[in-house]
Amino acid sequence: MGDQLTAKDWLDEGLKTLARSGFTALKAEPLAKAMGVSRGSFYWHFADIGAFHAAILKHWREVAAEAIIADLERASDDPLPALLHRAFSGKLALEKAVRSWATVDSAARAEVQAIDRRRLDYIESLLSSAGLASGTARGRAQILYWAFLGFALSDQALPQRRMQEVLDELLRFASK
Amino acid sequence: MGDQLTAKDWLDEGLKTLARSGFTALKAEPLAKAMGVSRGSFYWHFADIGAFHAAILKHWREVAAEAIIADLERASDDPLPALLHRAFSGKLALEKAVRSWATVDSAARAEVQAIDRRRLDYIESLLSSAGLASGTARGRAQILYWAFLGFALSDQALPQRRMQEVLDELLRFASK
DNA sequence: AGCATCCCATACAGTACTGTATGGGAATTA
DNA sequence: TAATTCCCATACAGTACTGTATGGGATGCT
Repeated sequence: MGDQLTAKDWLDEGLKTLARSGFTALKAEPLAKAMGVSRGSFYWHFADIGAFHAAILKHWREVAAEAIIADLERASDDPLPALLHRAFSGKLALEKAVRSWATVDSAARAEVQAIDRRRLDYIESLLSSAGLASGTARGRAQILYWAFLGFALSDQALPQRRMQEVLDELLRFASK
Repeated sequence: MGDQLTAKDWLDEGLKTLARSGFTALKAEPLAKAMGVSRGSFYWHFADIGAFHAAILKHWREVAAEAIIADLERASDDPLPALLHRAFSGKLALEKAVRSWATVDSAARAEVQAIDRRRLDYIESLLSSAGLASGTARGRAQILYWAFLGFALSDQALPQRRMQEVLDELLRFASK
């Protein structure tokens, strides 16, 4: 029961190599070799590479936004600091890879835009329910989310101390 | 004199297709076809594709940071608002393409990191000379630059009115 | 005019994929 | 047990590149 592969196995392996090697590595032959099988398995589970890519994007969406938001909502009664801390401390290789993919592929771009809107609306709702006027809530939510994206996509890891300073600045900007 | 090609012609065409179609389009044969010549020309001007990619990155660096900063320094006695306005209104397809490239290629990644440091130091110097303490200047410079990156890499164009609100928020955040 | 140099076309071999066709073993069901 | 379904290996043709080898036209120099 452990030797046969399922479509989910291919998708998991796909997300791993997407995070490690970028979207250019999402090809049937290298993936098959990495999993110890032949492309016969790949073309049984997926019609072609386009179908595999679409399935990868769908699989990513379920992880990228929904899980995190739902997790935060039930984990903390003060979601904004928890969200910032989590967003700015996570491993973001997958995020980077998908957004890089989105600059070339239109399907990936659509998926990224959908997730951007989802997250942005959520941040704005947090700021609004924290008491900010609707106009400033929208503007600052936009800036906060942009800052997260900039952090996620620039691969400079700040030292712990400076990161804490930046997070403090962000919280001050978000709350007052 | 207009029919023979020079290396700079290839680099200009390379930057154009990099902005339009991403780094995956930086290949000898399609570029040659787009320029109406054969790959014989390409392989005369460049040793191989790696050399061409390196030349493209070097050509980009001279445009991306140095020109803009020098331009701003002599164009305005109040550089920070001018910088923000310019940064958040420019055409950023090239920026996106190169950073996307950097997630896969290590040479592009090194170039991007160098430019990030260059721009970040410049923003921090602006905030410092505007009167902010060195600690907060560094933190806010980081946030401002992250916000720019997030804007540059997310392809949602804000309407004029909301963009102005966001820029006002950014200036307030940068100055107080 | 002769010669070298610059720039490019053409042709070839090699590489790394994609997609399909075919067959076969293993598990499931009848 | 027989048949079917599931999952995969192998083999083949096709595509889109890279890099090199060779030659040739145009231009400048002497």
